[in-house]
Amino acid sequence: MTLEDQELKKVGLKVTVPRIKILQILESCLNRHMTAEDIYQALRDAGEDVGIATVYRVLTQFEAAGLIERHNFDNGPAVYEIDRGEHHDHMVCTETGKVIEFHDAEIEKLQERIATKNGYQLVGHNLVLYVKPLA
Amino acid sequence: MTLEDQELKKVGLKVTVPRIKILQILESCLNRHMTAEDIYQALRDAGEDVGIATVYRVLTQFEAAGLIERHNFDNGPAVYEIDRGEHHDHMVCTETGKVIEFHDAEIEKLQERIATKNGYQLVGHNLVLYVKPLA
DNA sequence: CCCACACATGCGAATAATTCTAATTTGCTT
DNA sequence: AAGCAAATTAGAATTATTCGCATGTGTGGG
Repeated sequence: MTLEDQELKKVGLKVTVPRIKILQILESCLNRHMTAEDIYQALRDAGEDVGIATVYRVLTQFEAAGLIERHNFDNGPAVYEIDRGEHHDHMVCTETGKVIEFHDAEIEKLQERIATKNGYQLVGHNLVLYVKPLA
Repeated sequence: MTLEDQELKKVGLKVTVPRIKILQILESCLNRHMTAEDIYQALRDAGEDVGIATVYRVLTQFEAAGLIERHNFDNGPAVYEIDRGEHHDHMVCTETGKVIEFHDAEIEKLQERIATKNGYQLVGHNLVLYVKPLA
């Protein structure tokens, strides 16, 4: 009964090889913000025989369970990362593709205020800054 | 020599029927935030014989020329709108799908500051608030 | 500890959005 | 009006993701 097994049980998902392996890959953090394809390749490199459809299905379930977050940067494929409970937004370098995480309480507060001012309740947001190195 | 003709000339694009029609549809503003498919249908409804590939190509050129903006809400298809020079962000109602535009100078300023603090220059951003009606 | 059965998986086909190809047509310069 | 580069077309190709279905497998109840 590993830690991954427990995490899966906790959210009501059966403990299966694909789920354990995918969770391990995401936790190993080699590369935060992996695409479904990245994960599929990592599985194949590790000698696991998992179909790409299963990768997508499992990622969707993990997201629904709150274990991971899915992000869509620009128009590329979706990327996934472990949800450590610390909310943050992203900055993407247009030259190197590097992704930097940041959090700004002020911006969060302003978003709430804007929603309220318009008669709505904020349920989520998506903020990505596109940047390039200075000079 | 219509207004659309002049706009196209100004950005260095040949004046062709598809380009004029697409620009007119976007300007007519029936529905801001149209998808490529919406525009394609509007053209067909108007009896114009324009291919979907041309719609995509023209939209890409218009975006490069700064005539329009492209946005990606969540994981749906891209939407396009005329760029009237007034920058704004979007709020999408998760229940009705309604899109509300807003602008907040404070948030814009904070974004610049965050990029700078990390050694980058802000070149663009994508901010979408997902909201639902208050109770 | 075993069994049934609901749930998972893998494969390949299907879909959706978008881009490419290659042959034809069209706008603009002279 | 003629010529050439640029634009258009339909359809094929790509990319990202989901679906259908036959087969395989964890897990709770006995």
